[in-house]
Amino acid sequence: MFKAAKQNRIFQDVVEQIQETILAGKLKPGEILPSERELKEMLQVSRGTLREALRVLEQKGLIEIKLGVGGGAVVQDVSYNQINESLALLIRYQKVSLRHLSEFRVGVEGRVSALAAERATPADIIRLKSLLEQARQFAEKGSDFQREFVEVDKQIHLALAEITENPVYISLHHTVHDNIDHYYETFLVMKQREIEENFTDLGSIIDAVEKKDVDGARQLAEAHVLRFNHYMENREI
Amino acid sequence: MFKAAKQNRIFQDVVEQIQETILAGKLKPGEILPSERELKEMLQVSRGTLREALRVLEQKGLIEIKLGVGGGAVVQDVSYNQINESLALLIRYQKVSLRHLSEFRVGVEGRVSALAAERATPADIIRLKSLLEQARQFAEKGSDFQREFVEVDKQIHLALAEITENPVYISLHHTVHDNIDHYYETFLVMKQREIEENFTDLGSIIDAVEKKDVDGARQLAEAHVLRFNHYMENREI
DNA sequence: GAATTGTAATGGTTTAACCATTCGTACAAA
DNA sequence: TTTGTACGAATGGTTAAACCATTACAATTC
Repeated sequence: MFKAAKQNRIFQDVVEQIQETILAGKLKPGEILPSERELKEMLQVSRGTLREALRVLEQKGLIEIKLGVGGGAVVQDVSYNQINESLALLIRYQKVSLRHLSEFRVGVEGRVSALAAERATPADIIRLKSLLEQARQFAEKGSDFQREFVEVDKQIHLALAEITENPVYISLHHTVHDNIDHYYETFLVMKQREIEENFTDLGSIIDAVEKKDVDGARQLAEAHVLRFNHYMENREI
Repeated sequence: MFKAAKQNRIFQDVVEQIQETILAGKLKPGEILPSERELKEMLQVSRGTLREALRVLEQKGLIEIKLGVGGGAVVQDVSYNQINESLALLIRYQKVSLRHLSEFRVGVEGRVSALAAERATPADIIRLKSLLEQARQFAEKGSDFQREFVEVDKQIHLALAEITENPVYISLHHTVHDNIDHYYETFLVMKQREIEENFTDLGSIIDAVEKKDVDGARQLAEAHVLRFNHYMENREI
């Protein structure tokens, strides 16, 4: 019901004041806070205390510090970066394994494709087909172009997420890939046949999206990611 | 390809050293770091710089500071808390709306229920049925016990997430609810009939899980959450 | 034995000074 | 006119020493 009542630390009050000012829109991304020496006067705290508050705000991703004349604390646009870092920590702490993350991705991509099938506009379909054409070209060039193929594959999944118009899915796409791509690049070596299978998958998914086949899109996407995961697992020692 | 090469700030080096020590398991949750005055000697930095580093580690959720004799920086177990805070920021920044989060929850609960249907053991089923019995009792007591009913509803969804044995889903359950419950409590007023509908939903889902009806569990769970969301939206002004 | 008091260790805060980086400007050189 | 250089000022980065507030624990008192 209640959160633990903690001791009031001055720097926390400073954090709150500046954070609220930013979130209220009184300070917009790109704008620069007053210098530390000015701020400490305004807030009536020592510079050390103020700097501790700035470290917290920096870690939260709300500001970034620039050095030199005209420098200072620049207000940032919040993004998925902080969530990524938190997730990366969970992985490093071995609370979450690659297998867990991959399994989660299966469900997400399935749902994203289903929503995309519901919502895709003709313009979306054109974009998807253009990306698919790029994928086809890399697939034909053989396994030397695996990296490029996987890159386009990723762009297609991002495009699908964008079609949902739900920022949670878009953020999640970046978060998952920021934390999973390293493994793909290290362990994933696809044979020509596997690349072609993947290309066929992508074509089927986009086909289902175009036909507004919601259930088909979901099932195909799930199978697609599942297959991708299996390539990985077979390579794992 | 490359990340922006930033200036080396001493406190960042300190953060890294301590973080690596923790992540490597050399410092376990509950253990206490040396005092600030000892640490500053060991690391050969000033106390101010060290404290800036501690603020960052604290914000990352890796340590918590305790006051007084025997106090100090206590190593924490990483949890979903930081991800929650990041998501809360995104919501406050209006990058993510309640509608987006609710829609996301539909997909997650659907997938969780499907996985649970695949994996539930007899013991899991017993636990689910016991929770369902609690829900039944609150449902029968009428809308005065809506709060209690919703609480059990939440526990059932958590139980399903735990059955998947995938920590991503378990964390996500907490993250979503930490950020969404406030709205439920503020806006959600259910009629007796709605509570009963919800109870029926839960029974059907658990039924499907018991029968290992993967697809049925998914569809029922999606519909269940969707209905829940509609109660909300109809109350929104 | 229980309550009170004292003490020492710990984090929290302040102050003042100096260093390092950066940007603009003035000025010299080509 | 353009280019390069030197310098000054403003900014964040770091250090040092001191003092305050909180806490655990031991000593003392009743």
